[in-house]
Amino acid sequence: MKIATWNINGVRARLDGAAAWLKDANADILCLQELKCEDAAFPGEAFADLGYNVATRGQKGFNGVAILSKLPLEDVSRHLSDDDGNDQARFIDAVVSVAGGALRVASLYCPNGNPTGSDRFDYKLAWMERLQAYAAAHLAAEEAFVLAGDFNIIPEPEDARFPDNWTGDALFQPESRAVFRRLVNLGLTDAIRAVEATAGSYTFWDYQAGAWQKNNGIRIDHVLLSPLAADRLTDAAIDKRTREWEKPSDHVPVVVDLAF
DNA sequence: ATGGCTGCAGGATGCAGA
Repeated sequence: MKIATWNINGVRARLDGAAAWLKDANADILCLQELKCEDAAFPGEAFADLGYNVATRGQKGFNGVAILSKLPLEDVSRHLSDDDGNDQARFIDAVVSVAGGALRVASLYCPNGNPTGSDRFDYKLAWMERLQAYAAAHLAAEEAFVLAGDFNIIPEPEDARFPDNWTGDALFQPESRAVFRRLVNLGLTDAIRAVEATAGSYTFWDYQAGAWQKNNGIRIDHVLLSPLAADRLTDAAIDKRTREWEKPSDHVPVVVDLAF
């Protein structure tokens, strides 16, 4: 089973590219972030025509997450724990049936948090704490699950081409790195780090200042696996090809293969 | 380069992104 995550930076602006990528990659499940549209404006029919079931949590103008799946999506939830229902559209999860049981898949768009020291930064850390509680609860239930998305955190210096450029940024603050570390240390597996030497492996290159041409990238899109999911991990890769496409997203897909 | 693009809302520029 091939599961991918992709911050597409506007699903309507990127529809052709998303469809082309799905046909080529033949992903079973694709978690999308930064839809930048309300649910009613989500181009669901285009994905249905490609054979995907669709679950979305949209928001006008920015944020927005979705799960596309060839398998039926069950038990869809659009809110993190303690979410009052009026929160930003950054979380959706669902369950699919797999051989021997069920697999929960969450599509996450963690807050950016800039500028450091602002309310936005506090919100970022608080949101990550809620995500940690979510992960802990599902670990306690011994579920097989996948946290896939744009975490907006550079975990280690090797996850940036020029780490010194990011020392003042919310994505690379000690507090941001620490909350990510605590999440992983609950017992999750960073799929990319598990299968390759991650130095030089990036998932985001800014549109500005020729960042792509200079390979001035960062690794901020991650797939974290619970132990029962990690047991099934056979491959993980970053698909840099899309960054060369016409009108690309500034993020590229991350893909994992699980032997279900 | 002190954010140098990009998408979106709205109908000009401002906001958000990372």
